[in-house]
Amino acid sequence: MTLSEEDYIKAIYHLGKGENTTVSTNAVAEQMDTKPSSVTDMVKKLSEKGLANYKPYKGVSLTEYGQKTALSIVRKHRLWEVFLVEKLDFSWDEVHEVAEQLEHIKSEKLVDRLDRHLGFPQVDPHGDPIPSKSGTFKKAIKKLLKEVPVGANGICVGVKDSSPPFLKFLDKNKIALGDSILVLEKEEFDGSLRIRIKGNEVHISDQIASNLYLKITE
Amino acid sequence: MTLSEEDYIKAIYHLGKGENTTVSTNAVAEQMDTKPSSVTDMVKKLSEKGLANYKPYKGVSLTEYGQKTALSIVRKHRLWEVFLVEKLDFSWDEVHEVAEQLEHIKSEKLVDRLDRHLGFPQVDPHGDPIPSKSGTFKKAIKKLLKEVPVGANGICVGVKDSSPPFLKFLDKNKIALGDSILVLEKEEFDGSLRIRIKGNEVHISDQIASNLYLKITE
DNA sequence: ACAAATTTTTAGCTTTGTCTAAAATTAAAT
DNA sequence: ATTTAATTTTAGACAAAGCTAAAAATTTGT
Repeated sequence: MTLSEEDYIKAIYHLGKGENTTVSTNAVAEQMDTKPSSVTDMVKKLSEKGLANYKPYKGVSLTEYGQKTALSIVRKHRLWEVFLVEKLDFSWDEVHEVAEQLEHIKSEKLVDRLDRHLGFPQVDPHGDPIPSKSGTFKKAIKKLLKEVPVGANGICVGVKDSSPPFLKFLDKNKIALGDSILVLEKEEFDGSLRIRIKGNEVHISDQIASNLYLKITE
Repeated sequence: MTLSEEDYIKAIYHLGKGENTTVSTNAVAEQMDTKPSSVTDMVKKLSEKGLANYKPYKGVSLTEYGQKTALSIVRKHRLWEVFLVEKLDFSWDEVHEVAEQLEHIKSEKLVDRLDRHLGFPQVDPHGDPIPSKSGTFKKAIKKLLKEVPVGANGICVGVKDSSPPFLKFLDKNKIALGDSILVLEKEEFDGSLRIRIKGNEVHISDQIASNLYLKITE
């Protein structure tokens, strides 16, 4: 499997949002920053190799085998992202480019050992789940902190209100994108929350909880 | 710089044994497991790019720039080898293939952080020195343990006598290839040594010391 | 339903890195 | 020193992956 083939498999996988959806040639071309004619050539090849289902003019989807391949690449990508953040102190927003390269390294032993070295992490620094060796994983969804049930934990991935005062508030309370948050308790009366973040327990008002997105895996 | 170019640079570097020696087209072809005609094509390209000096029929050598490039690749290769052995518990003889892939990952930050994560190691698991970021390093030489001066340390890289009794002896005394050995004291009288290996102090007879190769950096 | 717009494919060309076979150069041998 | 042997280069071809421009199929608008 060439590097380029792997990139196409991944693109088709991501465009199909993990479901086995048929995606258009144009969509793949845009995602890959290449031309539709190049995509046609490549999906023909993937199809011949049994990785994709392709009908001219009808788009492309992954076969079972293609799906497995995609999951293996995603697994590697996300494990390397964890490595970069946890072991090499990269920040969560600078790991993607490097992981994009590392995901192509071919060594099953390396991946297994890396997984173990990292303590078998369930999610990457962006809150996205890491497929198991056999390719299973829980889907992640993005929710307002307010909607996250007590006991669940997730990773802070975005804000609804991006006004300076709100961002400043987050900064002051040391809440940053990429932080892992565990919901400890919900106060029925005013909708405020008690959460654990970076080892500290913090109180969060309903208003804040309504403007912070977490990614959680169910 | 493409992957293939990097491989050629590295081959020329290694054939020249780190010295800036001119090497033959045939030698490069053999090392790279490719054909001489392919080598000719590539060294022309490297020459145009300022990485190599090439005169038809006269062989090829690296320019200053080519040398720096080679050292940067060697540095990455050896740091990854240390990582695989120290952090992922690979054995010293199975790291080469994987490091061969990892050495091509492009990210200066990654290499620097990896170096730090590993505690700025001086040698790889085979006892070969790791070039610094600026490309300097001490040469390694292979010596019989017997010849290693007191106070020096090196890595066990081979045996002179490979008879079963000798190998069995090493095994029993938990001396294995890849082990780091520090020479603590030399007994003038019988030529026996006191060494430190894997945290333990061990006594080694002259006969053993005459049949064990260490790689040391001076 | 049919013309227009959009999407997708085909055909042909380019680059990179490789190969084979033949020609050219250098080295070796008598 | 001249022939033979070995090495190296050139010329021409090929596969992978991409591109452009033109043709074909599909979708859309009325």
